[in-house]
Amino acid sequence: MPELPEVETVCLALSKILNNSRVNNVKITRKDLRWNIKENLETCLKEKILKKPFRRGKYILIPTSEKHILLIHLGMSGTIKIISGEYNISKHDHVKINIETKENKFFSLVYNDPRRFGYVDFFHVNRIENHFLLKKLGVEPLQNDFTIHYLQKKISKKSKCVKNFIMDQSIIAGIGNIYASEILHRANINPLRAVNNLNTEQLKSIIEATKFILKKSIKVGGTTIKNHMQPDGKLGYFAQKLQVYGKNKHNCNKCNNIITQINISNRSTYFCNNCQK
DNA sequence: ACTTATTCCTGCGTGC
DNA sequence: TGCACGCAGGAATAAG
Repeated sequence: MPELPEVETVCLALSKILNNSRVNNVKITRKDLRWNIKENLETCLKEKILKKPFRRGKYILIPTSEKHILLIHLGMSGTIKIISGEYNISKHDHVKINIETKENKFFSLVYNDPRRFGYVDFFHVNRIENHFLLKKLGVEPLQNDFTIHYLQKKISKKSKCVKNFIMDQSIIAGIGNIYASEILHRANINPLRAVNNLNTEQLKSIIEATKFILKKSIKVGGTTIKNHMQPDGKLGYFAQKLQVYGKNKHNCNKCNNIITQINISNRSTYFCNNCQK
């Protein structure tokens, strides 16, 4: 369930050690993730210099000084461990990258993904705009171009419900099932509402709530429910701050009404039908 | 050109 | 104790 805050957390941790670190070797122990990892990843990455990573939606992008990009998607259950010292490959470890920092410290980056919905790719930077996973991505919700005008433009011919709308990666990049429920609760909007029926004030409140919730979660290292952990092994602590996700039959913290759980497009959805209209 | 359903996968909780 | 089953959901792809 890594969504934007979890991916950002991993990215921040990686950026501390990936600052002109050199790849000594790469070992793929299992290549059949969501798609097969390219056969030549091991040789392509070897001896490359990895620069500071950045995030796009739910993707981690690690540039090399040779103008390539190492792309990592965590899927549903992916984690990246940063290991210093000896490490024995354990179950569901699929890729291990041994690096040496410019301070001559040695680390292993270990990609682990039990359900194998994630992906690891490597391509030239000039393909970044046209990469099949990146080209359709919508706005970054924490950047300034996530505006009311942007949303109104995207809504024009959409009739779907607001929850599916904000989870659509081609509209807003990075929101998944957990944060969708949390955002709409903060914005006081019922997740079933048709998005083309929302007024300007409501759209504004979605933007405010999105930025607020995502930033707040990043501050505490994301949400750990099952798999997410920070690369140093710490958990994410936003689970303790969730207001509605997984809280069916609990009381709403705003109005004390009982939180409802419903299914929207086969995804569990939680909301308060008293304060979310 | 849309929207909706299906598909991939493993771990965990539940019921018999 | 063990087995069958349902559920969790990111997102491309197939089907409608």
